[in-house]
Amino acid sequence: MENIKEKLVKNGISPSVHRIKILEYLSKNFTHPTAEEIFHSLSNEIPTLSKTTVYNTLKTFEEKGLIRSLSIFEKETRYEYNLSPHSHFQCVVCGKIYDIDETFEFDDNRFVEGNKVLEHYVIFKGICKKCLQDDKE
Amino acid sequence: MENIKEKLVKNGISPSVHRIKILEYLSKNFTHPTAEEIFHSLSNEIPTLSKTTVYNTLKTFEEKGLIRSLSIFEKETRYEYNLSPHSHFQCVVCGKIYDIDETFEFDDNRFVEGNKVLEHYVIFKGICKKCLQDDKE
DNA sequence: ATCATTGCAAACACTTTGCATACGC
DNA sequence: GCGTATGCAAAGTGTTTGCAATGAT
Repeated sequence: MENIKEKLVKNGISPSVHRIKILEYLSKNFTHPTAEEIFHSLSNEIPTLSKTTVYNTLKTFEEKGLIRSLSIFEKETRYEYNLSPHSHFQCVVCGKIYDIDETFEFDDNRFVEGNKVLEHYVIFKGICKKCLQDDKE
Repeated sequence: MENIKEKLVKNGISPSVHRIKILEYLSKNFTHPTAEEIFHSLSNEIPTLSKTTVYNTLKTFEEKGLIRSLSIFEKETRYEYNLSPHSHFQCVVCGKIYDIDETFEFDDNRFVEGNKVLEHYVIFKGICKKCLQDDKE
């Protein structure tokens, strides 16, 4: 088993008990837990743990590149009228989401690793045409 | 131009002015607007419009299949420790998110329709192995 | 007159922030 | 003792809900 404490130190994070436990939890639970799940699961073991600490710690871990958050399109729900199959491109500079007409070869109603797929999303993140242009000027 | 009013009627939604304007807005703005953006853009034209109506209307449209919302992983942020390239499968029954080891052939740092891609996500939604099994019993 | 649509205000869920306390070295 | 980690409570967002007012037929 990899050494969680060492990993923290190596990444410039002082290895407090809370931080070790939280990172350990993430390293063992591949269910993509939420802050609430982490808090709830660890609060038996660490009764003094607060949700604020969970949030702060997760933010620190993410900033240092130890973990990744799967928020994809931030908190605000976005709506689209175009229902035909297409992909999405989100610009990390301007935040806009563009439709990408290229579709990617995957038929729904097939199985992936035993799971029945009903729909799929392909999302690109990067720098859009317009922001690349603006940058050159 | 397609007839927005007819489209509403055809889908069993009575075509109030607010509803026509909101659907019209979505049909012309492919930037995947948020409720806030729709509200803000239309409130000049319809000064009496309220945000509640925008939310209610969007919900109705989505239920009737006129539009789609791009929330992907709901509101709660989910975290992952596994940083190696992989895809995600979310079960629509139990809500769990599984890692899918199969990666899909797309090299980042390439361009898609003129936009520079830095990273990409592939997300499947469907019914997971376990829920399919439970269903059979 | 009846029924659906609208909108305010309050509630809600998730997350962040300010600041005082506690802890580790 | 000093500096950082922690945790409470409050504030901040985005969204939903309850209910009364308004509007359409």
